[in-house]
Amino acid sequence: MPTILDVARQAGVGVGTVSRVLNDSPAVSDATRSRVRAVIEDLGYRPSSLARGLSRGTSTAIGALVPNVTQPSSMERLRGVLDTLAGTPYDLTLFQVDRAEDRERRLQDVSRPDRCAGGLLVSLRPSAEEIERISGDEALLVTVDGRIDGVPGCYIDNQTGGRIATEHLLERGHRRIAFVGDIADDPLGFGPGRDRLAGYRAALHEARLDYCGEYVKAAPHDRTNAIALAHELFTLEDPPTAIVTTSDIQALGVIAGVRARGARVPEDVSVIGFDDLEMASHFGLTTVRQPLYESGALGARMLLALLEGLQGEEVVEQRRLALEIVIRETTGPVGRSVWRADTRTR
Amino acid sequence: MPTILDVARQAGVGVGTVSRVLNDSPAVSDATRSRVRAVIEDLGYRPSSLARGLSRGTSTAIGALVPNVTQPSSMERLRGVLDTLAGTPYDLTLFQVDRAEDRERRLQDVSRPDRCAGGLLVSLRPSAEEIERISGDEALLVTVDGRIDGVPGCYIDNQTGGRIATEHLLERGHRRIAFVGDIADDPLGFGPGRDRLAGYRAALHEARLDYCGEYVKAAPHDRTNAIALAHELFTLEDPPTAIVTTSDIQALGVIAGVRARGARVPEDVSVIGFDDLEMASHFGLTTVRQPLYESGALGARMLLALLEGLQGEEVVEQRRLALEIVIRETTGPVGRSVWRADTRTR
DNA sequence: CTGAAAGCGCTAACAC
DNA sequence: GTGTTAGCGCTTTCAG
Repeated sequence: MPTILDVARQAGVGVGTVSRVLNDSPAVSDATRSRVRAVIEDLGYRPSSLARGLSRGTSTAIGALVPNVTQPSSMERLRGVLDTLAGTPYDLTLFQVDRAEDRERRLQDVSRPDRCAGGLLVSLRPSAEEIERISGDEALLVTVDGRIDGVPGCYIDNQTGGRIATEHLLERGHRRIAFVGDIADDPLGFGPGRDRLAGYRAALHEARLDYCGEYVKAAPHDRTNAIALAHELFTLEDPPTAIVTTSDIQALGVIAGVRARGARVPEDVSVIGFDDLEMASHFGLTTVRQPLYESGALGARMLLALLEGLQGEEVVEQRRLALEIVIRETTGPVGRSVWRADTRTR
Repeated sequence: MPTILDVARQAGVGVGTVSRVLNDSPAVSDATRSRVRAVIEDLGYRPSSLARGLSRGTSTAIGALVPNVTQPSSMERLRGVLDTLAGTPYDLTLFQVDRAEDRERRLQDVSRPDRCAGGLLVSLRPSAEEIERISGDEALLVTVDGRIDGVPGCYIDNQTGGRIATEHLLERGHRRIAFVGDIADDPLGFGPGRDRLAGYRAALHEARLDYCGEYVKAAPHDRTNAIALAHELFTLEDPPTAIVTTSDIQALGVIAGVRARGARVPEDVSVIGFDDLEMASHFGLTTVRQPLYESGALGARMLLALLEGLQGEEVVEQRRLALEIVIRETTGPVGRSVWRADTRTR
């Protein structure tokens, strides 16, 4: 592999000049520049990112900390990141953060300039203190789907999300509305699920409906669990006529559970999802859409801006992304619930 | 951030000694070793991967070239890679290879020691010549789901896969068996779809059945397209009673298409998938299982071995992973096809 | 505008 | 066993 020295020699200039050409320094005559360029082309020279990194003091990688890499919603976000990074000199390094132990170490990794030029915190919400402690404040971090004090990034208003979903059901006359959430949320109880639950409660409250603990279920995010929760809900004295869920995956599971009991969706039970994954449209699922791909793309752009802005500036911006309800075929007006009595005989 | 020099000074030794401790060289006295370790711990020192890389001449990243990052099967493979890499000093860098133009550039990237220590070619099958031309032979490459001359890795026998699926249907008495494939395969017509089609044809041939071109459809891999193909198949003079597909996603799409026409699965039409994604079990889909997660894990282990083996050795092993049919509820014996006449009146 | 030279932090060869 | 030193390939002063 040719080095910068080879290029310099061949072009009859010093390495400094080649470096300037490489970095688009204006302080090079056009003649020299094109001569050097020709040699670069000729030799097929590409600067060593390792050497460049060491010299500049920072890696050329952008690290993404992602929990549940396997989840479709995360992937969709990553796709946004990948597409945005495609034209830049940055590579995407993936850090899986499945267990709590990983988090601190990965946060360290991503904060070290020799490992990553910057980091994307995807659907992760460490406390501002934790970040301060682990990353110091020189690390360039941006959240994707998360809001952390002092950290720029984008997020959604999960409480509003829960509210939108619930209100949609309320408007269709439902009064017995259940909530199926995700227990895998932050051990501390922070997390999207908690906020969406709050939105659900707020909506109920405004509709002058009592909050009923029995209507609120949660389990690790997974179709199978969702099916089980649906069954639980329908062994209640007064089963719900509508169900708010925390994700499309859950919603689809709940629907499967409902149907397994012989009930129809939406005639007997309405179900609403969250995310609007591609599959949601295929299944005609009513859901609260959040901009997944866009969140990744935006986060990457913000980080890029920070990186360009040479270590900082005060572009510490937190942007809220809009939520939007997508009404399809799994929600409808509350029915006569003929079904209810039937299932109870079971 | 402390450097190796800080550690050396504080421990009262030379940098060489610290380096030896760092790299577990046996040529260090226990006393010195523990003293150095203590200082390292004390200072919270972590070697710069950039400096180490430059000095050693190779990056600490492993690059994965992945087409369709967004596809569940790819993600499942990556999860295997990620889990395997978790305990090692290697990071995973993701390269998206969606368009053909990307491929050459990404192959170059991953072959440069300053970018990646090694590369994983996921579901990609460049020719041996292309690899030779672009990567030279010093690059450490391993395939995951692919078979390339001279490149170690793991693969599945797609032809057998197509055959297994078809024979399963044949055994259940089906004679009019269609094939729904993926057109997004390699422009050159190499790719899993082609091989599976060959397996399908071979199975038909052995059963002394004529191959019928009308029964073979293909479209870009996507649920919507699969639905459309299903409709195409059922506007034929003699619609099939069973359908072999190239993936679970397609199979589910085909099933949706079939049901949309008022036919039942498996009573009227049997459908078989490929992959055995998590969702397959949820939908009771009969499918040909391929070890997705394992392929990634194995590929990563092979690459790691190559990396350990200090640049090479002749461990150029290609391992075939076993396929297995998973029989669930979307395939059954050929029926009386009551439905056939019905739909035709449509 | 351009060349020379001093690092960036680490590894590895070479002495002692 | 351990210290010293010469790179690894690039960026960035500092002269000129």
